[in-house]
Amino acid sequence: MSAPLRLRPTPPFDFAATAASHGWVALAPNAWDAGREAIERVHRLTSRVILLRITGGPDEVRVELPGTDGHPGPLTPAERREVRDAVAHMLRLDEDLTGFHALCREQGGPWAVATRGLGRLLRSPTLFEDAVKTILTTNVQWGGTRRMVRELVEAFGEPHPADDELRAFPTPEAIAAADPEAFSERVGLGYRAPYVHELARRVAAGELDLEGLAGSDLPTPSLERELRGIRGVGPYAAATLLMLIGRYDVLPVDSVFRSFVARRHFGGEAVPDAEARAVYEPWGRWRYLAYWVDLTQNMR
DNA sequence: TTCCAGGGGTAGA
DNA sequence: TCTACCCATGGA
Repeated sequence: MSAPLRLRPTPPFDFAATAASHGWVALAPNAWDAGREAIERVHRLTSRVILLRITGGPDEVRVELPGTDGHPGPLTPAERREVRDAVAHMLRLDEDLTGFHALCREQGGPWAVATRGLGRLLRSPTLFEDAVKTILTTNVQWGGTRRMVRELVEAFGEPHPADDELRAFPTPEAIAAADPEAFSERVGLGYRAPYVHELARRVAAGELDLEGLAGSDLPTPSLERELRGIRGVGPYAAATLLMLIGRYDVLPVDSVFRSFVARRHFGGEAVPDAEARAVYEPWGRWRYLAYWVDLTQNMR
């Protein structure tokens, strides 16, 4: 096993809370190793597929590369940089949530918990992976999302050189290489299959620069418009993708949001979406994080 | 068997 | 902009 990589998060940081933040850790090719309290991920570098084991505490994140039958050999300096960049992106190590935590401190009470490092919601190394996964959360229960992502990874992900069972998240090219009908037959995505295939095709063809979008400084409404241009991405999915990009001003109004807000803030009575949204209006650009902290602290 | 999920596309107003 | 209606799939 190569020497572990060590990364320094911007405090406050809570590794376990970040890993468990919104279910993404349970979607292939990620997995939670409860015994080690580690995120395991089959990860595709530019040149090869490796296995990552990510652990962490308040001051440090460690990335180990568990060996499998001699793989991986030592990483090149460029590969070590790739790993660091990917993990830092996934855990949002550099993200500045000072403004959000200041508001939580002001609110006090149960919100004060968040100042200990809540708000870093786990994401994927690429917006392509996050966009596919987000489309696969729509109009389906969580178990269905997990199944669909797993099938996609098993069918189209590049295998680890020493273990065919370990597969990385598929590249846009790998998905686009299958014709749409064959793609639909190989993975049970239902009516979402054409959306995922078209997204992969556009990204592979260079028609859609998703990663550029993720790093752009466009105002949120423009960014939202661009995301809504992806077939399969509606209001909920766009809000989710904005969150994954690091924009928290738009709320993901879905069945979870509606039932939670009704239960927590309206005594269980269903209310119009506008009224439900208004609950988090005071949080301004931090609405999404406020909703998510409220939800995760009051799941019951 | 029926219902519906971490909704979205489309047509028609 | 808003409203019906349809959409594949599998778990509850």
